[in-house]
Amino acid sequence: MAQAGIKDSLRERGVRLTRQRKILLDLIDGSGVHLDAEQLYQLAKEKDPKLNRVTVYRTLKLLKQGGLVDELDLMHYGGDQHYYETRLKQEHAHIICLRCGKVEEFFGEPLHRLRKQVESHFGFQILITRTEIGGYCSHCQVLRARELVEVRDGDHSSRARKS
Amino acid sequence: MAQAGIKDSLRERGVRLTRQRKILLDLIDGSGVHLDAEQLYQLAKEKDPKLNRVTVYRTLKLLKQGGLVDELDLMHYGGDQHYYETRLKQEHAHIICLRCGKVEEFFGEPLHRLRKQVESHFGFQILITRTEIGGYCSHCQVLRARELVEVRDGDHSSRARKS
DNA sequence: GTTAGTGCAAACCTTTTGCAGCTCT
DNA sequence: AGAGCTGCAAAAGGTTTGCACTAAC
Repeated sequence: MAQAGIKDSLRERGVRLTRQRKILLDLIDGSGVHLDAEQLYQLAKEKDPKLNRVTVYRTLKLLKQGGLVDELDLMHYGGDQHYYETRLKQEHAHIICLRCGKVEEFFGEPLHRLRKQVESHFGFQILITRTEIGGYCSHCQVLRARELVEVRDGDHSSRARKS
Repeated sequence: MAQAGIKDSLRERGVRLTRQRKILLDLIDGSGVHLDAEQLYQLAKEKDPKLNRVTVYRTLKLLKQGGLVDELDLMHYGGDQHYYETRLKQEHAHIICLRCGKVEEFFGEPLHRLRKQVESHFGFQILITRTEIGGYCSHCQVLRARELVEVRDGDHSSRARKS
């Protein structure tokens, strides 16, 4: 079940909790991962085959506008779609490996500092923040280096090792 | 004219400096603002009416992959397109007013700290970072507050003030 | 019973691709 | 000369909209 938080928040505003919305809410904050609209649609269809893709988009828009979910790009790894996560946790940055797609989350004081400095320096009222960092995770750095060598030497290096 | 930097960098890699690319490069790092593909296309067409939108996209992709320009979303203010800027300056965050669309840039040590902590904490090799902050600028906070009052009271308040 | 919400089809916007012809180097 | 680049047309991907029907409150 979804945390009461989001549902209550919607109810308070007079938003109707339809069967479709309940399914989607449970998926969004039930799954630990970052889902995009299409994945959400596919999962929701398993629970209600009639549920339409458009309803997914409309629900996401509703939640986004209500400040209940955050929209991520994850550096467009995998396409130009958006990914979603509930706004339960503390502010955090997303670290995306551009080779394997793994996403890490970083919580820490640099983010608080940044927020405070922007508020005080510009007199800015912050509503949303998004920090995304793309690169290679510790595992992929090694593999990436190997790939570059193979490209430089053509296909020879991999064959050479066999002989 | 565009800074020699980008053109040289392309030449070194054996990329051809065509008439179209020169026009686009000059626009991208000539204008101080963040342009999207369509704006870039419109400006480029003034200099060469035959230049095609597709060439704009292909050039942007080339520059992006070469690490010469960075792609921004600016919190999707104004649509789902991307905005571009040359990677000349130091790393910085973009602060977008969601009411008037003004974009500010923030340079400061929280960003360096964040970078260092992510590198050391995850052993991550950072290639790109993007920090976007959305909210209301000091000017729009006031106007926004006024708008909310008007919505709450219906159209009355604005008329009431006249009497 | 009302009014908000849904499904369906169709449109929309941004970006990519296939291919024939052109142009930098 | 020849690979690389462009323009054109067409398609693709992701998301939104109009409208009649349905269901939550």
